[in-house]
Amino acid sequence: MPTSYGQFCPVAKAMEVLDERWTMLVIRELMMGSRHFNALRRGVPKMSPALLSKRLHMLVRCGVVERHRDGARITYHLTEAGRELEPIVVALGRWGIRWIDQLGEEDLDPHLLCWDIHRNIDLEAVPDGRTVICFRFSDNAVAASARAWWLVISGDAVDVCDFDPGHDVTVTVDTTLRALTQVWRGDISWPAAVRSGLLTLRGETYAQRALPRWLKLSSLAGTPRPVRVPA
Amino acid sequence: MPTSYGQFCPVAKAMEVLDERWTMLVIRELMMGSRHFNALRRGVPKMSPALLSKRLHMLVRCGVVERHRDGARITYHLTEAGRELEPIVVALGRWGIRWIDQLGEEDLDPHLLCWDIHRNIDLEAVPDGRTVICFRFSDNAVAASARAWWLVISGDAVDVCDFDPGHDVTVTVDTTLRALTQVWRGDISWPAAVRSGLLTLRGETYAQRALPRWLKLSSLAGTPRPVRVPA
DNA sequence: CAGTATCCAGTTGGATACTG
DNA sequence: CAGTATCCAACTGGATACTG
Repeated sequence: MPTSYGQFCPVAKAMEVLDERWTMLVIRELMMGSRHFNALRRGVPKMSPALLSKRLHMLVRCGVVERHRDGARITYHLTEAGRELEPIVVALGRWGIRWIDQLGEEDLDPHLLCWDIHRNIDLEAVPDGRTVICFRFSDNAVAASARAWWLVISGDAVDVCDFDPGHDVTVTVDTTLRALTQVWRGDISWPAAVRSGLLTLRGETYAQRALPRWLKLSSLAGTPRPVRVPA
Repeated sequence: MPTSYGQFCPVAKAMEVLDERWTMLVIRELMMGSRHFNALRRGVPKMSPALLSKRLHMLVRCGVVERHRDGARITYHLTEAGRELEPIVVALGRWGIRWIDQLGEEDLDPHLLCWDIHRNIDLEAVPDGRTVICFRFSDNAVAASARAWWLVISGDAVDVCDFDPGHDVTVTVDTTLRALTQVWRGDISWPAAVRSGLLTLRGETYAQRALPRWLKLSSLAGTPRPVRVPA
């Protein structure tokens, strides 16, 4: 159990449960619908499995998460208390996107970005048959093996690959990891990124036009940003 | 600067700033109106001054707090970004009071409780002249020196004393630290506490009747609690 | 798949004392 | 008043390997 603040204040009691490192991100993943240990890991890849396990158990003890055995598999769910954290997590995200707008190099992660993008493809908008989108990152900082990613969309399935799956590519996006991350977050609009050359498209003309409608961006991308009064 | 989660997710970026131990409580105190270092300390007495100083500087670097020199004195204020955390802090408090209803012995603190109560006296409701309220805690766990507290209300000033200020006492509340804390938090209603004998009043009859209107309770006391379905 | 086990380096933060 | 300085014990959490 986390260390007490020695205060009866409800904010303090809440933060005892919620302010340990990683905890809020685990809750976020549960809200995104991850149910299994390794599914959760994908959302917090930099967290060690031992620590994830520890946090899950803590959250169970604190009444935020329930652990069930579903046949051989083990599943995690938010309790009612956990579900009531949703508006708080959303508000934290909104606050974060409004006020923490400087991303460091260490915040950029091609794997996480492609995973997020793949979860938010608008399947209604993508044509039938197979569509392959390829992202190419020109950043030197990105490991050579993580410079190209493929999204393979067919029917209602979307797969992410960090290797060439061998299919014809419908459209290729040449960009930097930072630029695509900023577009995903809504820090830069898609047209602005294309106009300024941060993002270049190649491939089928119809696909170049339709691509912005296939990718739905982060649910927080539309958050209004603070109006900065020039000094 | 706090350690990065290595994620561009806005929730992660927000939590980098906010999830360090004590941070949210410092922000809460700033929202309550504390402006000076030692005023802040009163709200987080179990935090060492070194750590409070460190957190304040971190919050300044992260754009949540501004530090001003006001003549000889130094003041801290929330920035616009900091003020936008208010709904989050309130929501955390609401969540905390709904779901973390078990208070440990270590959460009870007579000093903090009397300080909170003194900040929330309804001066309009208290008669003119001097009114003295005495709280007496019968708990063995409470240090002998912290078993009796006096609130001295005169005009628009309220003073808290942990020693007998020597005035005639208008009304005395005999209770336990836990019971008064629960009443303050709204876990138990005042009438219920009196009825069950958790709280006994002595002194002027008018004052016994009026006391619940003099003390305003925590702003979260009215939070609706989850309906627990009996198992 | 769903974790545990172990180890250890590094950090955190509590206690205490001190300063301009 | 508004902090710094110092010390150190304890804990945290990262890395890695392993298990039923």
